[in-house]
Amino acid sequence: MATHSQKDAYLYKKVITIGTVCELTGLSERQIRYYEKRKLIFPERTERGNRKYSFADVEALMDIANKMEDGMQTSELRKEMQRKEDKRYDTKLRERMIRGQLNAYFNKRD
Amino acid sequence: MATHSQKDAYLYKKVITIGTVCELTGLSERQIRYYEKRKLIFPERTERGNRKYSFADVEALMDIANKMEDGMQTSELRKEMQRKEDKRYDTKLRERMIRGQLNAYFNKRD
DNA sequence: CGTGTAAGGAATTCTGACACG
DNA sequence: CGTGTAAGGAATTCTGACACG
Repeated sequence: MATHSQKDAYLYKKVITIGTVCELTGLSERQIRYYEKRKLIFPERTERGNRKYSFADVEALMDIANKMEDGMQTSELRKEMQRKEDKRYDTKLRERMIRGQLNAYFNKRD
Repeated sequence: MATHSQKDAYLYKKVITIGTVCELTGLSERQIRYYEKRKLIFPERTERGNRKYSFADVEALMDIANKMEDGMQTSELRKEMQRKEDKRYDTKLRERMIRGQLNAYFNKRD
């Protein structure tokens, strides 16, 4: 993942088991697995198949929990996520284009 | 623990099970439990008794592993740790005394 | 739609001990 | 001293399903 810096190393490392995530978030295993099925979180798996979560996942789950309490549905949350991803992609693309323009102007290579 | 700042939150949070620590450090469960008995690391426990480690613990274990490879004994490692703790304490004490002197001079309260 | 639960199996972790050295 | 291992039990996690709504 080239999406985050070195400093965030521990934020994205998937090392937490589902039981601990339950304690951290107050959610049930059932809920956590369901949000995964609805593509709101993406834990990794051990060889055997046990889920492993990152602190970023825990933060995401707390956000999800709040919005679910407010009556939002998983499908809406999914769309919201998708929009944010699209925006991130747009920004990156725009930056790339500007860089390209500059390099062309100055006759450089990237 | 007032020993570390808010930014370190994820570094000191005890959320990792021993199996994951094994993968992260390359050490065996036996070794990790032994270093605990020798007071080199201090995992927390779940209600049931399962050990939980922090990323800081993992870093410490990697350091321990290196020094054990170099032939150092756990007793020496323990002393080394103790010395560092003492030094930290000295520093804090000195800071406190200086602050006290200044406050006295300016007739303030802390 | 979102979540609870009982079911059964497989992997995880724990402790205390024997072993070698 | 530091670490491997077999032993037996208890808790963890997994999946698919029935349930309610």
